[in-house]
Amino acid sequence: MAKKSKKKSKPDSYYKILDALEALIEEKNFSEIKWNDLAAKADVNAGLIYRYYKDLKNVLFVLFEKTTLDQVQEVQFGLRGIEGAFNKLRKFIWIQLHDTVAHRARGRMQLLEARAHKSYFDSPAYEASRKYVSLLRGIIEEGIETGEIRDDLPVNDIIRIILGAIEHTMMPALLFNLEAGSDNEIDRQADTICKLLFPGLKKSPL
Amino acid sequence: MAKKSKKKSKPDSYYKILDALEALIEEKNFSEIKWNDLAAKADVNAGLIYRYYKDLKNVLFVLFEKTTLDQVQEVQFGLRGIEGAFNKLRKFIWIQLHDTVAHRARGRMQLLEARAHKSYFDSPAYEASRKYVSLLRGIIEEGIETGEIRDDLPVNDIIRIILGAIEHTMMPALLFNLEAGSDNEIDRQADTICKLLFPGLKKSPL
Amino acid sequence: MAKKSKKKSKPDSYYKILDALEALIEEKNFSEIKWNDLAAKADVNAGLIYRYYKDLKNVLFVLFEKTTLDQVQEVQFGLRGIEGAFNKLRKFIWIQLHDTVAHRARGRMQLLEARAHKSYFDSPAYEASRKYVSLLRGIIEEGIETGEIRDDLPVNDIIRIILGAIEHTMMPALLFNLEAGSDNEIDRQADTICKLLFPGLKKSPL
Amino acid sequence: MAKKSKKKSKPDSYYKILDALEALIEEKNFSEIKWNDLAAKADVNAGLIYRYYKDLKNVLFVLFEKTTLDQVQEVQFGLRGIEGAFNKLRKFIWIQLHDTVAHRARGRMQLLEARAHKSYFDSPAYEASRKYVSLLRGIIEEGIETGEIRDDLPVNDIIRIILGAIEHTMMPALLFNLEAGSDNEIDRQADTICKLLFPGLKKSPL
DNA sequence: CATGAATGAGTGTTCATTCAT
DNA sequence: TATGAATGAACACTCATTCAT
Repeated sequence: MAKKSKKKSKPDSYYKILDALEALIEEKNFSEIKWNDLAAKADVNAGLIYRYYKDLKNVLFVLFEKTTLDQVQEVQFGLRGIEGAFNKLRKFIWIQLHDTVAHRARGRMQLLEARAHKSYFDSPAYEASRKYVSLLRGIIEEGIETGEIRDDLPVNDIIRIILGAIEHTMMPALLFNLEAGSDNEIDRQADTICKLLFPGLKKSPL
Repeated sequence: MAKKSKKKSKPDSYYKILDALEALIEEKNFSEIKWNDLAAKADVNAGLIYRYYKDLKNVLFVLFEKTTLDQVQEVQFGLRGIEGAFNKLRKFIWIQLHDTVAHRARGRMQLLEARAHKSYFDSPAYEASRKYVSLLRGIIEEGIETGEIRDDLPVNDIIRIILGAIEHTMMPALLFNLEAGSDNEIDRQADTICKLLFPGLKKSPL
Repeated sequence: MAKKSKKKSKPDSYYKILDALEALIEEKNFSEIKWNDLAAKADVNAGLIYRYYKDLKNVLFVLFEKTTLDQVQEVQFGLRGIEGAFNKLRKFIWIQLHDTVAHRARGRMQLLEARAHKSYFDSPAYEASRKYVSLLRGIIEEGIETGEIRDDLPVNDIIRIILGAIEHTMMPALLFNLEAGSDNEIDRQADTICKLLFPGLKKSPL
Repeated sequence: MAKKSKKKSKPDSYYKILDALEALIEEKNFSEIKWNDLAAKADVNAGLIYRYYKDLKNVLFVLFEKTTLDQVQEVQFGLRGIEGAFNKLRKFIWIQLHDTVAHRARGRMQLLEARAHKSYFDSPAYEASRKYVSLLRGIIEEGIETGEIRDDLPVNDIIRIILGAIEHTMMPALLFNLEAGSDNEIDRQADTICKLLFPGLKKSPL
């Protein structure tokens, strides 16, 4: 039903192309990916891609938006039922690290590819990305309000520091095709981030 | 005499090409830079670039290596006469932030361009980069030895967190051609990083 | 129906390119022929040649193979109904001489161009060439079996001598754009070859 | 004395270039040889080659002329003291086969490279080559006069057949870097040529 | 909706050639 | 006589893009 429903859903090829790009991004540099590579991987005629996407960056951003929105949902879901800013923060960090290992393409787009293109910052992909960041902002602001987190530092700075710590920790797994550190190792890395950052975040008791 | 010395130094053009790339990188994405752009900027024949560098990525890596080695020296110099791991760390962070603003090309190469290329990790540029990181490692290890810094966390993880925090803090200045935040703002950001990270790094008193 | 048959035949351009090369080879040295020359002659986009043939030598070898296989058929046809090794040999020589005049491109490829390229000897063109030589070998071996041709000389040496005699006789016509000697002259040359070689080939009566 | 004599002999470099080309021709196709290859092999500045030679073909032809004139002398010397057209012819064939093995570059130039260039036929190299052929013509004509060789065939045709037989017999050694057949094998090939050609050349007794 | 064929503008690369020293 | 540096024009090759079917 979903398939044949009136609301004309995009044809199969549209999605095959997105999937193909995701697969390719795991293999190589975006700038090395050509129309023909993508067409071949998607098992679709190269000319057809034009019907759906203006250019390759466009495919990239659409894919990026889609995966990032997925990610937002996952995180939202993961945070449910958790109380306390620091517990949420720990979960956030933990999800992000594990997630990157599970969806390398997404990570590569976020950390390595998208930023390099100016047009990214005007794309819906960037919007999605901001939505993701706002999840983190929510946690921080809540923590400040509840008095758990110190209030003498600019929230934006805090966010960048946390994200930077997370991103840089994930970097090796994205760059090298490390068969992604074991779960244990990832847990340890998440733990280290928390141990390092939480003391500085805590509102010091009067 | 210096000019006529035996050690045949590279011809002028060799360096003009490096300078030209540095200028271009500040303007645009590396992947958008073409041989002809570079040749024009360097006021040099395009074929000549080929003679010296074989391909564009090579120019990138040579430039990256050179600037990174410069940076190593600057940091080494900046750290002289400073006592205590935390004081050194604060200086390190401070230099790095200010430095990035002063040499945007260098920052863009490090954070946005180089990593995207597999061959980077086999290049001398990567070696230089490791040398830079080892400066930070030195500070951390020294601090652990003197008992200033806690010894229950993997040094590599610590390093990544610190670098990530720094990098992500610099990111906006690199991405958008912000007329680079005022000195005051940078000082504030450096301060925030320290305030956030230092408590977690300190060896807690028994 | 032939046109619309299932077996997807190569597009027209594929063959136009071959024809164009054949024409060009009659005019000039292969090493002087450029992609653009060929494209212009074939009235085809230069990039298209690349799609079908990868490089110019490849076009050369494909053309060579094709024409040589044609030649094999012509010779096989021409030899039909002829009895006796020497009669066949005479016919073989005669065909070859006349043929070279009629298809100068083919001769130039065989005698002047192909051999100069190492890769030729790994190409299907070389295989075709061997097929052609084996026609001559068949005649010789048959003659030896029937006792017409002496059996005290290595067949390979005999073949080379005969081919060499033929080739060198054709050479002037190929090198200079002689409006190819009259039929009479060619007949005379064929005759000379036979007169010179046959006595030495005959098995001497006890 | 020779070196510093008044008759200004060409400078060393002039000859080094020739030697270098000879060495290169043994290694690869002439059309693959570049100015820089030659300069490197000769251990001479590329620009210098211009002083002596107009272009690469020019070097080729000068070298060709030189080696061919050497060859003429060798053959003339080798024929001395031999009586009878057939004995001379046998010697001629024998020298030529052995010689090719000893000087592969020369053979490659004659059989594979020079002919492909139109300008060859206007060069002194071609003149030298004709001188060489005239040695063979001399033998044939002498044989006709003395009544040893039949007089009913065009001398030019005869010459081509003999040369063709010789050339084609040498071909494999030139094409493939066969460690040149043993002396025995070459002797056998020379013998085969004689056995095949001589009967047809002999004037038949009334 | 989908494709094979074709195109042309752009890009990297090569290399003979010149020139100041 | 000899060289290193530099050049420019030609050339091969790539690839996004269009179009008839």
